[in-house]
Amino acid sequence: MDHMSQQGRHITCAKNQILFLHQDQADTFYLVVKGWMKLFKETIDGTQAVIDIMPDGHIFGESSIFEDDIYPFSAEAAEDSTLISFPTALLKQEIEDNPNLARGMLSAMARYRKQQDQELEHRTLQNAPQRIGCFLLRLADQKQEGPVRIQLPYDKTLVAARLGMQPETFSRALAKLKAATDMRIKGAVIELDSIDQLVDYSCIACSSEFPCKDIVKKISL
Amino acid sequence: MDHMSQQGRHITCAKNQILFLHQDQADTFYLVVKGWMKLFKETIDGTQAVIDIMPDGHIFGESSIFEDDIYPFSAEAAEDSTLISFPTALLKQEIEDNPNLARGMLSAMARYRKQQDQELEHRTLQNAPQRIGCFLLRLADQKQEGPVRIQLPYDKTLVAARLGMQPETFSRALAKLKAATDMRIKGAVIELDSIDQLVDYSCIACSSEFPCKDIVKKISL
DNA sequence: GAGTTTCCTTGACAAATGTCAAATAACGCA
DNA sequence: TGCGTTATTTGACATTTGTCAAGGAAACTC
Repeated sequence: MDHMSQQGRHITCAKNQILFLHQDQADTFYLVVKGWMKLFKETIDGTQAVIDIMPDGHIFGESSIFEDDIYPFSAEAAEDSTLISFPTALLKQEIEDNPNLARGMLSAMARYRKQQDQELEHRTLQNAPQRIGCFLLRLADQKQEGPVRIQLPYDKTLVAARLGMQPETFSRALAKLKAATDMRIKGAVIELDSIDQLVDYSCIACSSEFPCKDIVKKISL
Repeated sequence: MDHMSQQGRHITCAKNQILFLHQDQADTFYLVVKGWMKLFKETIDGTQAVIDIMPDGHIFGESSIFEDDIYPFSAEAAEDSTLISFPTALLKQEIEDNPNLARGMLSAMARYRKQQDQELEHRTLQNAPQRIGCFLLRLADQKQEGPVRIQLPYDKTLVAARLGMQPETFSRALAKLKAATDMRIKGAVIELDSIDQLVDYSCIACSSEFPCKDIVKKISL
């Protein structure tokens, strides 16, 4: 880490600015410091599939080094963001030199893989309101008793895309969720007397026990 | 590989036999030699989400070693199958001792991750008939010109589950695909004059160029 | 080859989600 | 504050997928 951080360069990325495109030559990977980066792929007609939305403390674009040095998705700033960029060559070298790093990355990769499996499961088993509930639960402190306040991290339109649904569907599904769990919605803020109702509503269509164990942790600097 | 194969044990698994369950203690991982293993998760009410269906030459259950020694899914034989089981402890040790293996696994993991991303994209962008078309294309020899013969590798019911749809939907979607591409269907065998029509039909809703580059290769013994 | 089981298909209908258009609300900027 | 832009919601409707029930086809057993 120490070694690499010297080679890192700070970058700012304005909202909606595209950092790189799917299939671009990949000689750089990134750490999000502030903001949100949308990773997505799109078809010829412009329809997008959001792969993930990376929060601060997370790395992306590094997986390109294992295959063909080509980015497997496009990246765009969902908010004004700051990043640190690193040359992939450096990471490649470091993985060669430092077996610990390789092992660490293996763990991280395995964790990410589980999360993706979870994602796919949710697409299969949860309907739109349940997926939203699940998304909210993952934002909240899952140990907290009593009243909870959850702030949507980015645009509802983007949350919708992140969950693989249309904005209209999101809007209606959120209303349905609200009716089912007596949550209070004020713009991007959602308040609950307790998360239990949300758990009952969403986690019934999930294979895992409630305190979700697959949440990928941030890299702290 | 040489080192490990001495510790491997042959196992047979009859169709529908469960090899292990989600959350079981994981001290073994497996290589498929013959048949198909269904990896899935299920909710309390028994609804299943198929994560993947592993063909021969592929490994599963190894990812448990990176976290908590617990299987992240259940495994069941989709056909009478033979496997080789290995102690995970051995793999753990080998990863410690052999940086090359760690790097190899990193590549494999990265490849798998891309495939999962692809999977999620397909769920988002492709409808049922297109997903089936895509599934068929991935079974076929993608370089072949002219007539193609594709054999479904397992039950249609299972293919449906693999693609995240109900058997009834699969049946109707396949009929729709047939109508759109003049394929001939005889039970589990599908014949085409050329794959071009299938490509036109399915790949239009995918972000990647046709000869799919993300197909994970088999481990040959 | 008859009976049994499992798989697959089809019909009728319900529910979920997407699409298009319009109205409303929220936000940023001059 | 007022204007223009963007985000969100809502209505009406189309399409897709799921559900339930039944029938037909294929495979397996004896």
